[in-house]
Amino acid sequence: MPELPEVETTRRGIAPHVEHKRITELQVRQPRLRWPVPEQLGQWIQGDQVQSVERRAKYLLLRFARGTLILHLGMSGSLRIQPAGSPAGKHDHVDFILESGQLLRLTDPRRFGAVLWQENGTLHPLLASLGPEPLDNAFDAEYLQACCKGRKTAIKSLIMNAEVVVGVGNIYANEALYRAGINPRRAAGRIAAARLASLVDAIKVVLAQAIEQGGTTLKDFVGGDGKPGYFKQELAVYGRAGEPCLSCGEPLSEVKLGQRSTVFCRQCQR
DNA sequence: CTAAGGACCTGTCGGC
DNA sequence: TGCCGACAGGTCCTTA
Repeated sequence: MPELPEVETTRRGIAPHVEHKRITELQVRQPRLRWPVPEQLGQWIQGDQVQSVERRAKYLLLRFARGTLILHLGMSGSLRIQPAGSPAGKHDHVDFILESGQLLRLTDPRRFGAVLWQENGTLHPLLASLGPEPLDNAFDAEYLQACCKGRKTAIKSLIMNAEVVVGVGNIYANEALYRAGINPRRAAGRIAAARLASLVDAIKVVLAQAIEQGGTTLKDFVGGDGKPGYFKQELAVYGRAGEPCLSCGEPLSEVKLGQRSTVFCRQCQR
């Protein structure tokens, strides 16, 4: 589920149910996620109020008086608000029971997600070397040009590197490169400045649009019925290998790049 | 330092 | 129907 738009959608969905609410109890059924859930987490947050729900990159940050709860959804994670006492399924690993009579439940079949803690006054290593937010003004043409200078790595790998810019996952990397007319395998250092500028624009447009559409998915997602998916979204290339390019009609090509499926149009992307 | 590959884990889907 | 391999929205860590 979680590319940045889904994480932001999740944030918006849970925030009204969680902010300014006290955590009365923590239930960890499966502590073995990407990293172990800290054993003392319950002591640190029980009885304390969530002050705010923020997002940095694909991390959700729940601010408490003494520190920050860091949540990551990995490849298959989701967060839902449910009535307290709802029976837990096989992959419902962690419950945050709220004073409101609801609970915030982390479900994650593949367990690539994470539940971590950052004490006030410290910076968690995972958050230490993140690049700018893609929708932030700090992510602009000049910045991306500087990142690309002298780099031989494929442009797609570069924009998926969180030290360069956060939140660009496989789907939207494919989509943004298509929009910008850039071949995903092109060496980052060998792309003209003007084309990198349009790539910056494409990334912003694609993500902003997806966040807007995520709003539609939101109710299902958080409400707990429907599977979150991209069925509502207009993806030009992702998942369309072999189908005609929407612009020129040429069948879209697929290659592996850094183990990730990469779909593009040989005609339109150079 | 950069770049590429493996690793983590489960579920699903297509082919035989 | 059953089994097996390939693949899936992420990203850290190791290796070259």
